[in-house]
Amino acid sequence: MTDSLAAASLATDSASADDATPRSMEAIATCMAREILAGSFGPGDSFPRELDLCQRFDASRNRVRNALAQLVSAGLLERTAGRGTIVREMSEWQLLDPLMSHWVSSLDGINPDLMREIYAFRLSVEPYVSALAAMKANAQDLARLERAFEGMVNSANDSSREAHAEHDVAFHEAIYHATHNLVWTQLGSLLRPSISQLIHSTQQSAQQHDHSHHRASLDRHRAVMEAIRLRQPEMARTCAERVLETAARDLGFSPDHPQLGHRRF
Amino acid sequence: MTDSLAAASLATDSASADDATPRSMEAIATCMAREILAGSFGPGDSFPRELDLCQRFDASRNRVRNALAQLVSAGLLERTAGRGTIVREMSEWQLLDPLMSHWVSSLDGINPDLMREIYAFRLSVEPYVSALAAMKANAQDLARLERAFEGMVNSANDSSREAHAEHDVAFHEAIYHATHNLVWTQLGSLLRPSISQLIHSTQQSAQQHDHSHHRASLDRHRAVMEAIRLRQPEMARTCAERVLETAARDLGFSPDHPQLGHRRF
DNA sequence: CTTGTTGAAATGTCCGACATTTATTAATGT
DNA sequence: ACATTAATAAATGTCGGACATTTCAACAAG
Repeated sequence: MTDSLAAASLATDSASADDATPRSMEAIATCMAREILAGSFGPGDSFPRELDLCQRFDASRNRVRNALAQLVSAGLLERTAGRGTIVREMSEWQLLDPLMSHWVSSLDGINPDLMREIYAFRLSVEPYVSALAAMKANAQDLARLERAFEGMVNSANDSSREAHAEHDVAFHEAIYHATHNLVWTQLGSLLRPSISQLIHSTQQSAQQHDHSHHRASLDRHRAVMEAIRLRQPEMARTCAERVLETAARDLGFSPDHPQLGHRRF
Repeated sequence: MTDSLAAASLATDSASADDATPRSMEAIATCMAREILAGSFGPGDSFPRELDLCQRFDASRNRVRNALAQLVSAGLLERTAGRGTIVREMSEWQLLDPLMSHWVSSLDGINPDLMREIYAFRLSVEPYVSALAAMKANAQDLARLERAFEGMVNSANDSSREAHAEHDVAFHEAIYHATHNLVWTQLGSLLRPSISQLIHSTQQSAQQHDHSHHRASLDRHRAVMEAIRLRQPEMARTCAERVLETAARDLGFSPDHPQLGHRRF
């Protein structure tokens, strides 16, 4: 795959009408990261040169270089003096880098393969984390869970999807937090954008206006919360599996991941 | 905690005799990261100014700024124009950032609290990953595991600790890889330095010259490998727990983490 | 055919100046 | 005397240009 099409979209000096040329360094980095995450470049493709990017974003070389440095630290790009900048293959992308996590959030046309990998990871990890939470959660953790859940219930009556998604994300993050381990908690924060995106995708799926379907979703979340409250790890695990599986079914990509979730061991 | 002592060690313009002043940008970043990871700064303490660091490392402001940018992206520092640079509290540190992972590897006097958190995470995650591996591993994965294990066995006869540690790390990494999920694999890579450090710490612990103890360790590793080969997730889980628990006991910080590992659910 | 040289092109580095934000201090008005 | 405002200092952020270094390709000499 040559860089022709990608270069065409990145190197064009005519700013697109809807999206003014990004000004801040972060905005430039996000813009470039999008191009790569969306799959505009193949592995090994050469990335536009610094000076071209300066022209494209109307920014100084310093800004562009700082932005590029972020993509490098996330494993998206590889730069070597004299040769230039090339796009690394997906297996080298640091999916757990906070930057990457941030970029994924602001992108809908994300690479499907990438999304599957992240989802498969969640599918395997979240039930287990729920079980851990059932063993470790204290009253404060339960309060946080309950607050998030109440938010979901209340925003269900209103038709405000945004608020509902917000509380849904908070609910999942609270589970990770309840493990009382720094690394698990941070993993939850890192996964937050992809959780958010999955929720939004699910919302856009057809059945959202189906009230019974929505109430069933709430019930599943409540079941997880109750299991954690009652210190029943296995129950929490099973209920969390159910939440995730349903979300997956709404999106259509569940059946080809039979690896886990169902078997008890 | 004031920054007096920390500033004293970082701002001193007399380079220490054993460690020549770092030249490359990465070396400067590593040096500064060490100071923070070792606990020389308290949360909220102010970090030396750019110009002071330039003098300390005999580097241009550009180099220092790039190095500082790395610490910022890892969550160690927070910089705001006009106010200066301050050290963030440990809960904000991005433990899963590849940079952080790299810094941890080159540091022995690491903050004990931090090491406990990371170890507790491994203690909870690695048995589960082993179970996943037992479900997903193919012949190639088994070959990699076997190669690493053979390396451990062979280097056991020689008294070459270094080679043994190398293969031990490879063994653990192969387990993560065998899940056939990008995120799990990357998590394994990220944990690699802390795994390596734990192994080295264990080796320095007294019983290393005890041959029977050493052979028992090999047997535990072999048991994990066999369980994965025979597609027995629960067995793999149990055996992996045993490996980790033993390592922990050798180091002395096992008993106060009763949260997981023992309970079956 | 191999080897060495030259040159272009890209990224890496340094420097100096200025912009911007923030906190402190001084000045001023009521 | 106190509160508000203005000036100042100090830190990080940004810019532009020059130069250094690395890499690759073309080319000439042996």
